Amino acid sequence: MNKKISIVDIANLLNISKTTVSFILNGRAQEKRISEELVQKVLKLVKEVGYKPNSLAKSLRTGKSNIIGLMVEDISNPFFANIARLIEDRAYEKGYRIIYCSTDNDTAKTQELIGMFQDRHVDGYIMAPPKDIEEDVRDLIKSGLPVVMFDRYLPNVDTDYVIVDNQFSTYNATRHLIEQGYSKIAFITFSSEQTQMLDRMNGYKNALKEDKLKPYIKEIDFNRNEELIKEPLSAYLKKNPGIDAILFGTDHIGTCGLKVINQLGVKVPDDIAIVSFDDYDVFELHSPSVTAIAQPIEAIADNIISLLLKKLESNSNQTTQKITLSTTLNMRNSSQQALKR
Amino acid sequence: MNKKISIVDIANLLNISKTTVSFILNGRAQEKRISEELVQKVLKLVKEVGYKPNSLAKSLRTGKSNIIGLMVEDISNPFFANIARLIEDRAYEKGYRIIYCSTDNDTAKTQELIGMFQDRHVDGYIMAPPKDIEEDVRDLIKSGLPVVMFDRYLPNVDTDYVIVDNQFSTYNATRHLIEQGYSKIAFITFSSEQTQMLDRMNGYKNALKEDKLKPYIKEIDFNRNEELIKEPLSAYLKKNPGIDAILFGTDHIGTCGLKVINQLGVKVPDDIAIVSFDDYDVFELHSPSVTAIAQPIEAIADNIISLLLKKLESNSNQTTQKITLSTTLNMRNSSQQALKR
DNA sequence: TTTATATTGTAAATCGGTTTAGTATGAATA
DNA sequence: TATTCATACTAAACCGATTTACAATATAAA
Repeated sequence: MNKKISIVDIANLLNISKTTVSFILNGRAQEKRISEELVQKVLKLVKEVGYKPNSLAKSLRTGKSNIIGLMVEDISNPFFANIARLIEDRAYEKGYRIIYCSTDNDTAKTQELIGMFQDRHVDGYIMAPPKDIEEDVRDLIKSGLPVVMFDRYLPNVDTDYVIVDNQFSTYNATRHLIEQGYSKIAFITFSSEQTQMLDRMNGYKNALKEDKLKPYIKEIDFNRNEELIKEPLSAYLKKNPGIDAILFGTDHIGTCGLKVINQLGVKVPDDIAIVSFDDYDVFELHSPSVTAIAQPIEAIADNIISLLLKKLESNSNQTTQKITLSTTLNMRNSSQQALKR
Repeated sequence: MNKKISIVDIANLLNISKTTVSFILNGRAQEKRISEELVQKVLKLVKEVGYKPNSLAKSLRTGKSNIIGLMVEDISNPFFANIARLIEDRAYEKGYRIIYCSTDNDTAKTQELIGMFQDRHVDGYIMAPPKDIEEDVRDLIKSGLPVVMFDRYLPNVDTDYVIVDNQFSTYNATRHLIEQGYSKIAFITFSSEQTQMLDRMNGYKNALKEDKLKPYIKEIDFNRNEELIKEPLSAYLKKNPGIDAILFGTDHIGTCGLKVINQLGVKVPDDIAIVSFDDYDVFELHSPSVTAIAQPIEAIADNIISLLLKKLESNSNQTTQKITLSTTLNMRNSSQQALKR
């Protein structure tokens, strides 16, 4: 329970002013013409006693915290967990720390979280924004804080963001299914107004339009209780037995979909072909392995953190950068065998 | 860019002292005999202008931060991501915030992270400790900070912890395999001195001993590069073709193992039976579905946060509590069909 | 008429740093 | 000799709260 040593203790031990110690520790010794001799003496003592500045006090005075606030939709979702992990690593190297939070796509919760982050004086924000958060984000930007979005963006707010080419991804996946001979292709997804979901929907529709195929769209409300996802999904498939292929809008609905399909005893890909957005072990290991649209997670994380660090390090208000990365369609058995056996 | 309003501003606006405002906002008005009239006036103004106390200043003065530091092995691992999520939710309800970090089981990194948490004045610690961290944890406890461990513990440090009954879990799973008629049962796991891994190993060995079966143990060094896990695993299986069942020590090595088995073209469960520790979608959806030892994630998270909150709220140094929860063996096809066809 | 006792509040110290505005000293210049 | 300048360092204000110790006034008791 020994009290922590403070900058005053250091100063007293050497019979100098704490100002001097502060200058030395902040690398301003030369600028402030502190003699090399004293600098060494201070540094030596600091190392010896293991003094570490209290960052609360520092932040209080400087207004900087070296903390980045990261708001994902749900940290237990592998996509977000992986991105978060990569961002954490990169930020750590640069001396920044991360506070994560899950928004659950809940606007009110997100507003509260932004409040908490402001409170903690985070230096920058990384977020996968929920809907109706435009005003709050604009306020952040107005107050000079860098904000980088990912996974989706707010069309009416001018910020940096990193997304993937959602529209082309689903277009491409749907065309792939069409070329394999499937014609009653369903798009099953969570109901959402978010840009990434709208784009995925458009890609699907556009691909069908080229061949004048009829769309089969099922939107399901998100719920953390899996049963409430599987139920309507199952009902939809039962009601539309003609469907011969499904494109799932996200990994989560994809895994739920697989469970339902297994329960119903439908055979993949003989009875039905499957493609899912996002690619994880589940899809690779499933038998038959599931064709999936893989997002370039490392590249996404790298770009996010680079954008943010650039803004943090040059406090100038540069123009915003909007980065769109491409995905990879990992073709596997679930959509490969031709229909006509 | 309007400057944030401070307690002094509030005081000035009402021509009173900031002391009074502070007392009112901290619910000490009665104790300090502030008139009900003034209390209402202050609360009204505070609400009107949306004043929020600067928590850095507050923490600096009080030494409390209302933040809990959570150190997991790897936030991108579903077990830890799920636990983290549940803890975050519970803590949030109680007014606490969480800072997570991944230790990678790296002692030096963990020490640094502890330093950063101390620096941020976190009020309590939740951790899945790496090895050789005993001294640092003892220091934390000595300085009066509550520490709760989970997933594993440090035998030589007296702290609260929440774990599962690892030894019985693998014992039980192995007995299950033996009862199904398998006799050359391998235990494939990460090499580790951590308690949970040692216990899992013991459970396996004890189960074999009862029938005097020969153990087949393969320990693989952890690496974030999956190929470096799959390679030795594959080599081991090729070198020991007699193995008719495998118990995997963790979910991660389990999924790697499934990939290898698929690559090698081995049939499950005809050629080989599979059981894995931890249960996730991958195992349920795999064909054939994989028998797995499921940890009670919600109960683990609930117990962790309850223990910590109890310590935080009563600053007395009660005796420590060590909680061991039981797992469930979810039996599925991969280990169900009898050997002798 | 004093003296105690509530009542209602406040001034100033404090937490641990950073930053601004100087000070003291000796050497160089006018 | 008086003035400037560079050198080496520091006192005090400040960030925004909490907390301790006390002040001013009115009322009740002695």
